[in-house]
Amino acid sequence: MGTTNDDGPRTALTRDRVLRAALALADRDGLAGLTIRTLAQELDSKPMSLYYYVATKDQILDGIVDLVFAEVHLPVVGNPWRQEMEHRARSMRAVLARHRWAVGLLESRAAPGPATLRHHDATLGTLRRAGFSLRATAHAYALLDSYIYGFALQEAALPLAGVDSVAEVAAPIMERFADGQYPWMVEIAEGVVMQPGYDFAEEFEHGLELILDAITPH
Amino acid sequence: MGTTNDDGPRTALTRDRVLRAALALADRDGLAGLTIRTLAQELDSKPMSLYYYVATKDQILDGIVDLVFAEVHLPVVGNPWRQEMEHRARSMRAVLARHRWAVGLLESRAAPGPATLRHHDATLGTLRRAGFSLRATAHAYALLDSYIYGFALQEAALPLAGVDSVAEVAAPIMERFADGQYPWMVEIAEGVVMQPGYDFAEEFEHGLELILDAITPH
DNA sequence: CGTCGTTTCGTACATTGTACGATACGCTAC
DNA sequence: GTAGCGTATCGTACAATGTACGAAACGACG
Repeated sequence: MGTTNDDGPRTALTRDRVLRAALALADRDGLAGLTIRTLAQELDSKPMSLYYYVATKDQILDGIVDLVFAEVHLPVVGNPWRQEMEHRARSMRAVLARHRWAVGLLESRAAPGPATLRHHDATLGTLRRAGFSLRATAHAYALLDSYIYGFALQEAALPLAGVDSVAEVAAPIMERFADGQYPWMVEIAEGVVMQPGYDFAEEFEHGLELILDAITPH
Repeated sequence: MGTTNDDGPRTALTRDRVLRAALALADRDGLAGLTIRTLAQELDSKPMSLYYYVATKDQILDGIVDLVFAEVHLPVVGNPWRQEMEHRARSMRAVLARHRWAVGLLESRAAPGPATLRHHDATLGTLRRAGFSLRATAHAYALLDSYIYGFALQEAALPLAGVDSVAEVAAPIMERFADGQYPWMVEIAEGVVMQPGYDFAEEFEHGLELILDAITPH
């Protein structure tokens, strides 16, 4: 598992293969682990060989961000907006939970790929077709995406690498607050976060429903 | 302006001075520009000298994140919750707009500083004192922070370096969609984003009001 | 003046992205 | 075959980064 690759006749290199390997590597080792050299190793190749398919590492980042967007449910323009927005939101959260490194990159890429553009277009179209005014669409989109991205950001920050409950992580931290310095944090930690069965991911649904209920076509 | 520093008797180095210089440097050159070497230059010192006050660069990041949190309005436990949450949200957004590099780091630091802890504690306390149940507090907090962070994330991604209107940036991008590939994006761009006077930052207020209206102590 | 704790720094190394140019490969034209 | 050429691969090298290690400079007190 630790070593790199077996032998076997190397499949021909491809821009697509490079990007998919980069995606897998980022998932496994994080963004910092995504290195031209290790990526080349993973592909049973050499660093400079990748540059035949990709001009710069930034293009690799652009590429894997678009791959991530491609995984998100594409809303169907014409379908009931509430159902589609719910589906899209859940899907996006799941995808971003799968690719924890992606949240910080999603919106920061200057060169959005086709899947990214398709996604935005379909989402906007769904709202418009459902009767949302132009401004209402802009408001709804900003609100929804802010919530989704922000939630994913917090979720990605949780240090939950193969941990059963949040309590395992929170407990040692909370011990340092045993003096009464941060009473409210302790209260919430003990009363909610560290309760058996608590799952931060479920918070997502609560907020999503609240937001969707508050949104109207105007 | 391009050169580094004038002469003058160098002020004594301090952990605090190092952190403040790091903060300023990150604001000026971005996270990537925050380098031990340039930071040392900025302080009229040498790279390895900084390591007397700071064990690792990660500690610098921890430090400036806490400085950022210190800039955010600290809610007053006991005050009306809605007013305090509004104030905190606006303040946080402004701070994160000032320090665009910070959004991705805020929640990802494993070692939260005192200002960070105080901030979370005061926010939770304000909700609790206003009658929010434990679970309602957790829900409200997750919802609000998700929205704020997500909004800041999108805002930070906007390539608005000294640009008057979003239109200046959006126009050239939209031209590439002149074919009918992404009709809904074009529609929104032309009908909203590129309208004179449009300011994405104002979207923040809309969403914030919606969310605060939807929140209840339960 | 000597001694010792505090503070500063010079040198060096491993790791990163990638520029540049050489090589290897697979085909077509003679 | 073999000469040539476009496609694909790679070896070497360089600049920039964080920081380990140990030496030096400094300052106060005996």
